[in-house]
Amino acid sequence: MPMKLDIAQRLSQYRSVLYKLKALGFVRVFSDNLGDALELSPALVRKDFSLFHLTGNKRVGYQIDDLLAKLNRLLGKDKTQKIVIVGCGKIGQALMSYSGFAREGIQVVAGFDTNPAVINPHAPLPILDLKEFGPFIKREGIRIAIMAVPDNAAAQVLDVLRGSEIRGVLNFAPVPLRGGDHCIIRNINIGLEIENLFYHVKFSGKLGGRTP
Amino acid sequence: MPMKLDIAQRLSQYRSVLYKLKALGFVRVFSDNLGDALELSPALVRKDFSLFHLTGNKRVGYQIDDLLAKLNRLLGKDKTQKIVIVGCGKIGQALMSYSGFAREGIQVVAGFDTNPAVINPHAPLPILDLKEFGPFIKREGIRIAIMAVPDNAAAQVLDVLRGSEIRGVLNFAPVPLRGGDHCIIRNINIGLEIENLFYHVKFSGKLGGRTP
DNA sequence: TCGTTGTTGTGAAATGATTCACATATCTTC
DNA sequence: GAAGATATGTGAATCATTTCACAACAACGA
Ligand SMILES: NC(=O)c1ccc[n+]([C@@H]2O[C@H](COP(=O)([O-])OP(=O)(O)OC[C@H]3O[C@@H](n4cnc5c(N)ncnc54)[C@H](O)[C@@H]3O)[C@@H](O)[C@H]2O)c1
Ligand SMILES: NC(=O)c1ccc[n+]([C@@H]2O[C@H](COP(=O)([O-])OP(=O)(O)OC[C@H]3O[C@@H](n4cnc5c(N)ncnc54)[C@H](O)[C@@H]3O)[C@@H](O)[C@H]2O)c1
Repeated sequence: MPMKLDIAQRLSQYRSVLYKLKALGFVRVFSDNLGDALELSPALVRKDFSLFHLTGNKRVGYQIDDLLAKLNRLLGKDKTQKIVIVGCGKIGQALMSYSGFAREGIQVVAGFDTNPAVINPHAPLPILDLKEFGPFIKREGIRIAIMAVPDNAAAQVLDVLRGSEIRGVLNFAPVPLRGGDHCIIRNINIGLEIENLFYHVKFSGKLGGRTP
Repeated sequence: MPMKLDIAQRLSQYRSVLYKLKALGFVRVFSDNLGDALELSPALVRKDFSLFHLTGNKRVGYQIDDLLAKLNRLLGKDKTQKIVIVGCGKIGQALMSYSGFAREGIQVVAGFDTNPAVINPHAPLPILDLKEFGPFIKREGIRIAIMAVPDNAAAQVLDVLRGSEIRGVLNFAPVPLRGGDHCIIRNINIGLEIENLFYHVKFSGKLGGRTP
């Protein structure tokens, strides 16, 4: 049960599958190929594409290169996506040194922390004092931040982010935060995912028996 | 935009909010309280509850203790949830030492790896050779594993897990894996989440302009 | 050239999720 | 102990998403 994705997530998946097919030497692809690869109906693939004016040709399918170019533009993958990481502890540092981001066109520009023992502005990948957050973000034109601070600091740090030009936050603290009008928050809650796995394993497939 | 949750995830959230309310001294709660806290309509809260026979009383709402007892049972939180971690690198070790799990009633019982430099069966939290996986899982009655191995090992390691009593896997490798009949897989793909944030920030709120 | 085949693009239909709305039950007050 | 106020529980209505189904069209083979 591969967890229902929304349309934006599906676009990313199409992109990822298309790269694999391309690496395999494919030049064109049909909606069923993509459907098979992602366990979606071909009709949904076509509907998604049509919503974003990603067109193919009847009988001949979609040109992979063309589709990728359009998807990359749509997803902002045509330029490097710059982010910062706030909270450079265990998770934060793992992310700062994660090589997988580069492959995805994501560049971690800096880390931020309040602990002087961690701050190191002259490292190749600098860790700066959170005090410098606002001006830095503005100067560098950053819009997205990852937040990996302790649970009890999360709300307060979020206020700092919301007071800056940041428009999207990926939050690792297991506390439900609210972004307000102009700041989107996405929460990663690993404990909750595990809880959820237990639940789904318990009711393998079918929903809890209803008693009328 | 707090990312649409499914019903199982909402149950976890109700639970979490109920604990907070209880800590604040509340004894009863109304569907609107929960709705407000989680940005859901009160009607949805009641529908969810009714689907699982979580009942309250008209005019008087729901008894928090009662609700929590039932939710805990439903979510398997009435006993410790044991898991193992396969792949004890940066992410794996961060998770192994994460204190937040204990607070959620989740216990990491062991780690598994193939690198002899990492294996350490006598540590307080042992890291075992992956070869011992099947028997260990069976002996300990584990059903859920976190997988944090390199991308190119993921498929192969998943085969090991699928050949065991494991029924649910939380996968950190950014490769779409398929669990088959009796093994549920949930993927955490941080790069994809970031990509997604960029997308949503780009189209703040409204969907891409359709041209008829 | 012309039929045959196979795939897109998209309205219409089906399914699924959420909200509405209200009958029904419980508390509170007089 | 009746009247009023308030919340639940749920069938019906609404809204969103997905699938169906097919006309339109491009490629291919004869
Ligand atoms: N470690 C895990 O495996 C794990 C798993 C799931 C969730 N989480 C969550 O991720 C978050 C971070 O976890 P961690 O294990 O990396 O914690 P950590 O304690 O290792 O690191 C937290 C970092 O944040 C910094 N910090 C503290 N207050 C700050 C502030 N006000 N502003 C900026 N930085 C501040 C600290 O100096 C530290 O460097 C926590 O909310 C935790 O619950 C962690
Ligand atoms: N580090 C991050 O911040 C980060 C972020 C997002 C996703 N990920 C993903 O998480 C996964 C793990 O990342 P990491 O940074 O912890 O990697 P890592 O290289 O630090 O750790 C991987 C561990 O897996 C072990 N391993 C290798 N092959 C194995 C096998 N066949 N069986 C069992 N164990 C094996 C290695 O010995 C190592 O200990 C990767 O797929 C990565 O793409 C990591």
